[in-house]
Amino acid sequence: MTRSPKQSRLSPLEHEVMKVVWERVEAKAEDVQQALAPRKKLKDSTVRTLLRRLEEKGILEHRVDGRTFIYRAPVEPQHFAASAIRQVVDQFCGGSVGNLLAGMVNDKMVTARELRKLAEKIEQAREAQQKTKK
Amino acid sequence: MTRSPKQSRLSPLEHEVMKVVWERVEAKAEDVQQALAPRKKLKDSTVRTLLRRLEEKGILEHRVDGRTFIYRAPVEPQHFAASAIRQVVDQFCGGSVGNLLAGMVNDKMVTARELRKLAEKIEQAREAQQKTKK
DNA sequence: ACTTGACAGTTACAATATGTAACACTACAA
DNA sequence: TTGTAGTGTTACATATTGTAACTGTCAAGT
Repeated sequence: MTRSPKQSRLSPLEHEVMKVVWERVEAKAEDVQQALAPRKKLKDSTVRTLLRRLEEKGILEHRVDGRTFIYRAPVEPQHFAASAIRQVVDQFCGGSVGNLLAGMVNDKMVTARELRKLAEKIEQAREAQQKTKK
Repeated sequence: MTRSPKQSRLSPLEHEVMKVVWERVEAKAEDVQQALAPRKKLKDSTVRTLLRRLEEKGILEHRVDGRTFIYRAPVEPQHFAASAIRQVVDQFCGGSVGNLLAGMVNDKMVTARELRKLAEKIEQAREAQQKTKK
């Protein structure tokens, strides 16, 4: 079973950090600091605290290279997103993915047509994958 | 344009309250208190504070009946959910709804097949609606 | 071997956000 | 006119977040 994050409520700043890590797959404190630098000037100690907290929450993990910590996210952003979505669905849509989708269409996040197209594409991709795998 | 909530980060307890209001469309403090009672014993003043805060955040609004405040959520839960989803999509899926859906399938929230079915159903519903409206 | 710099660990602290509620005020009903 | 139901105001402890200084350690250069 794919491990899912326990504590998925990230604070805004934590989000920023995660985005950096995800986008470059692996990152050390300095990378994060620099990536954030344009918008937020943070001391390295600050960044490392953030990183550590994220790791405590199980959202990041690190390996050691020499004496540098290299962080990476054990869960893909999509997976992470999905788990966030699940919460939303449970909490607002009576657990029904259908309701959610309907809501999204209502809200003009996607048109009904696009949605169907996407769904079809995904289904096809799945099927192809199945074949290969078997 | 449909109004969307500014501050969509609800605390767990606030969620509970919202669920009550949504599920019964309109609710006064006492209703909420009673609905929550089985799990959480809260003083009425506590509940009213919650309600007021929610209103400050623009997630609830009230009308007055006699001297009782009747709260209701100006936005449907689905709409609210959609806006939460939008955030998730932006933050984790590079703004792509497709990525999100793929992630959901990956995560087994829905099978690809179900997803397509749902999408089709929604599209059909839309079309029917269009016709009626015009 | 000694000094330094780079990096991690520990600890701190202010600002918010949350959960929880007492207390004060007001208008209606008896 | 006095309870009382219902609101408004204010408070406060805890948890979360943003931010960082300080401390320790090891490896590299001299």
